[in-house]
Amino acid sequence: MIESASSSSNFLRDLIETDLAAGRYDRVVTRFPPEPNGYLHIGHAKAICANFGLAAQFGGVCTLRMDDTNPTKEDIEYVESIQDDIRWLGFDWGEHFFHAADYFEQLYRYARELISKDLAYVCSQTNEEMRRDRGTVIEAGTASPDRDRPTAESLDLFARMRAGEFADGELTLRAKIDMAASNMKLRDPPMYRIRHATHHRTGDDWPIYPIYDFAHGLSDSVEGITHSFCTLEFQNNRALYDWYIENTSTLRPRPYQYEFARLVLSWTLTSKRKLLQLVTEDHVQGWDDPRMPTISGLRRRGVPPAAIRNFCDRIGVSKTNSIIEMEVFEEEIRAELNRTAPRRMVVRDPVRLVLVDWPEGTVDPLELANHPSADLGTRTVPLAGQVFVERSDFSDDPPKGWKRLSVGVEVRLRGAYLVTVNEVLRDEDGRILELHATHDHASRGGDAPDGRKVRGTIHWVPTEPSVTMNLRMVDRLFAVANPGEGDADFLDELNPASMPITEAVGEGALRDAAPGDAFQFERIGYFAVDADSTAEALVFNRAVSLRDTWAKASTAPTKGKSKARSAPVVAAATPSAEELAALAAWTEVGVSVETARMLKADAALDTLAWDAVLAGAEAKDAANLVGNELVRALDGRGTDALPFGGDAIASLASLSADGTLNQRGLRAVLAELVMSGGAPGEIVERLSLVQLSSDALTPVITAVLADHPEEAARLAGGETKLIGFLLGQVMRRTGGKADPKAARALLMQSVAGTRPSTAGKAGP
RNA sequence: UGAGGUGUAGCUCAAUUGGCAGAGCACCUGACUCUGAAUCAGGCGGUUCGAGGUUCAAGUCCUCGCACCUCAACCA
Repeated sequence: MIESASSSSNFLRDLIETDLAAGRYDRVVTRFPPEPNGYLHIGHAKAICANFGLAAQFGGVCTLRMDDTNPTKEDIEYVESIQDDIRWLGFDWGEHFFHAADYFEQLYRYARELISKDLAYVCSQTNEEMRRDRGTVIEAGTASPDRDRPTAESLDLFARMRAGEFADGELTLRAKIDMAASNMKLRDPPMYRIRHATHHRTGDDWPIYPIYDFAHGLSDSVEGITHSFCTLEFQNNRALYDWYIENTSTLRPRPYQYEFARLVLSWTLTSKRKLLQLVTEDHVQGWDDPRMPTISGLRRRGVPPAAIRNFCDRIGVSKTNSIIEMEVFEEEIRAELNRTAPRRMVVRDPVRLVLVDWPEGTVDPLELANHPSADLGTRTVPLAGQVFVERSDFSDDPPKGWKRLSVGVEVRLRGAYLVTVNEVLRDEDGRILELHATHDHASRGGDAPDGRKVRGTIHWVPTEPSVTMNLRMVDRLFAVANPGEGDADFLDELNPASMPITEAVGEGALRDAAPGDAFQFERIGYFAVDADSTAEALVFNRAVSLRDTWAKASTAPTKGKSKARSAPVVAAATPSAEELAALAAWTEVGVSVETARMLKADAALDTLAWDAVLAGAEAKDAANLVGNELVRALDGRGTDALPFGGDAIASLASLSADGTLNQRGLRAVLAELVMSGGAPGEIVERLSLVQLSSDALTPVITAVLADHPEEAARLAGGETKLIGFLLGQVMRRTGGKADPKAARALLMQSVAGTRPSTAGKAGP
């Protein structure tokens, strides 16, 4: 099992840590639950890395479960490809390979349990009726006429459904929850439907099949899952997940579902439906076409599994819907291949270069390193006076900064000799036929004995021995950054040149390359041997190009900063004269409109604040305390039965006004008040919240200043923002009890005393 | 129009729970180089979605807005 570096942020990891620390679980069990109805793609890789990776990190297990509850879409072909892909990615489920179908009996029992508890019923509505009665997002649904069917009758009907007595669609089993729920998922969702279909695993044993929401959480429970991670679109389904688990006799501790954002990669698609369409309509050559974002496609293209894992680790896991730039993935592929891929030389558009002064009939067996840094050995590239070089590596009229061949310019043939072109042979159209060059025979290996510098190095291939090959220049499948966006048909956005094929000639060592082997073709890119390649007909797929800053510089698109920030400046709704009048009671005594509004919105709060004023508090203090701090302390709790009254608020206000309490102390008291009532004065005593005065603060400030001399100096130098940092340190050290105003004054005073310019004056 | 989510640098994410707004990638510059690659160093880049409020101090707390995503399959 491979553990990823786990450097990026991942809130799921934090979540597990918290659960483990709190003792909610004594081990971690996650699961990866694909539906076997398609091939895994790069988006799944994120989920695989999250589930398997996290389990491994915490010493737990991750199960692999085929979520096969819909026999009409699923197939054994997919089950096998899914396993292959996960294994190839580097993960191992051990003996924990399961199928939701393995739990059909158990799920059936849970369903009966729900019917027995009158929490489910057999419904005879048609598909259309059910849809119509579900209501809309703003209107409640209406109950099925079968909603109150007696338990015994539902039990009987359900048994007969299972026995195969009804036709497809005739009946369903529905959970009895709430037809008026604002969460549409809760409006009596179906649990079982009748499907007389052959299941890839259970054959014809079952004429009824459970639906995702019912099956999923309960399957998690059966497997002892602790953390069930899924994508954001299931957030509304969580209520159902919880409902089924809470209302059945499932294992405890129970699993909980958490959602994260699925991976969206620019320039590609990860919709199963659309990928399937690409395959079935022959827009690509299959699920493992090297242009496909499927795991098998990436594998065929030559992307190493480590690159995918590192990529998933780098992008992290969050709940923000986001689009990852394809460049990030490509960069991760380069990083991995750069480290591991042996180097070879291949020429795509060859021009013969003849060394006219090469000693007749001699062959130099040059040894070239397979990798610039890693120790991957060497291979022999024989040189006999004639080589192929790239046509594009020669220029008659070199631009500024040119580092390649040109008449009279000395250039290095990589790992071989320094050469200078003297003569260019052309046909009548001016096309170059051959380059004639001389070489420095003393520069064998690539360095001149006199140490002269040569700017350019180009790759080459001996004319003999060499091999010809086809290079599939795999590029982006789509021509636009966000295919299928808006009304666009994604098929219209396919890149017509997504995989041009070029012939090339390569060094002889390439003949023995086996399918899957990946190389860096120097100065060109990373290529892997295709699955269909043979020694007679070599085929390479480009896994990724090399970065090319030269090409970038020459085509330099004048890129303007598109500061297209659509910022609709919406002014805060100005209160009407009418509203202002209603608020006047508060605003007249100096309370802000916002706070006044807040109080007016809740009669209990308004009364409480006025009671506090009646009990002697300053109106503004009472309003702020209730309108801001109390609301915060309430944290969504109702204001109906507060265990304290206006007198408590008044007393709190005075405690704050007279300097007994600082803001933090005030909040602590308020929290206590909300929980269990009581008298503020007594709470302050009990929790010892009295803030620290100047005398008690002096030593603390001295210590803080001593511990942070650099920050102190910067503050002395005029960086006033450091006061926040240093004051924060003081607060931390005093457990939040320092009087911030006093502390601030003392801090400024001390710093001023250490200021170099005033040091003389400050002396005793 | 209901419910559930999400808004921090061009992109992806942090920010010790109220205390100096940072990192990686991208981009630019320089160094180095037998791959115009890699590597190394530096730099640019901020209305923390907006407007208010509370506080000594707000990305963080409160209020009101805005934008985007998901949900009305007997799919998952």
